[in-house]
Amino acid sequence: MSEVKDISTVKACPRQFVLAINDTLNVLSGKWKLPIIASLLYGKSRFKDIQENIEKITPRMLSKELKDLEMNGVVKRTVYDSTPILIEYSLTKSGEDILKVLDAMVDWGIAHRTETLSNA
Amino acid sequence: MSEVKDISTVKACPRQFVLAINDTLNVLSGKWKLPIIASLLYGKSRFKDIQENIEKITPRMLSKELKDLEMNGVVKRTVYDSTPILIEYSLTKSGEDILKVLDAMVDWGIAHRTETLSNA
DNA sequence: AATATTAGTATACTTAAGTATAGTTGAATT
DNA sequence: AATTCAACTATACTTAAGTATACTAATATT
Repeated sequence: MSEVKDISTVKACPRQFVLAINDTLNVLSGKWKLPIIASLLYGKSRFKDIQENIEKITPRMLSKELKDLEMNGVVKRTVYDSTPILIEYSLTKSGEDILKVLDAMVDWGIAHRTETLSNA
Repeated sequence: MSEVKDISTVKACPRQFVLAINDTLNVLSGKWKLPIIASLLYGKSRFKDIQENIEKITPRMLSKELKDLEMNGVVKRTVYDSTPILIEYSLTKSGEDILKVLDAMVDWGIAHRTETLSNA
């Protein structure tokens, strides 16, 4: 059932992988990042739209998280120089690709619930 | 490039999926959960082993996180009634399966670094 | 001229997450 | 009998994450 893995296998998981996982977790963890990404998955939108979309988020948090996600290359902020000035947020390519990770999480989460219920 | 998705698609991502994702995030987020899972991926081990494996973790944190992971059905705690008493921690089936999620995270993280570097 | 709207910022505060350090229990070793 | 080891627990503390509430700047509307 459980076997001890070869030490070479252990060493075969290098820094690079650890960094990659941490990057991913960084983009997903916290109370608001997922709701924001989810909101943007369904199209570009403006500050006010997202805020209305996500009940209870304060403008401070939304602002902070959007900046964070922008810095991490997940969200793009576009300023339209129209009158009135218009600002749109959207996901970058990377931002959209994170759906694959979310899919894996959904799969695990559902399987896990099934698994733990069957052991209860 | 960006298209507005049909509202039916939005509604097609139900509570169940959201719960599943949250379950998964719960098991992965925080400073120590990943190191602990990683440590257990390479075989059963005892409190002291894990503690030595993960530099700088305090017994308080290790204890707390192990309890957490056990409650969430990711880690199993086995007491061997030998003298001296021996306690072993190991991953459950679900715990091992989380590797699939980690793989997806590695993939995204690496692709994301490539992506953002190419845009820099 | 007063009010509303968008896209936020500022300040003060509370709660949650993590750290530091010491102590406990029970058996084993010297 | 005193010391050591494993597997923790207890108490107090610091830092990070999130909340509450009010405010601002630029334009538009009534």
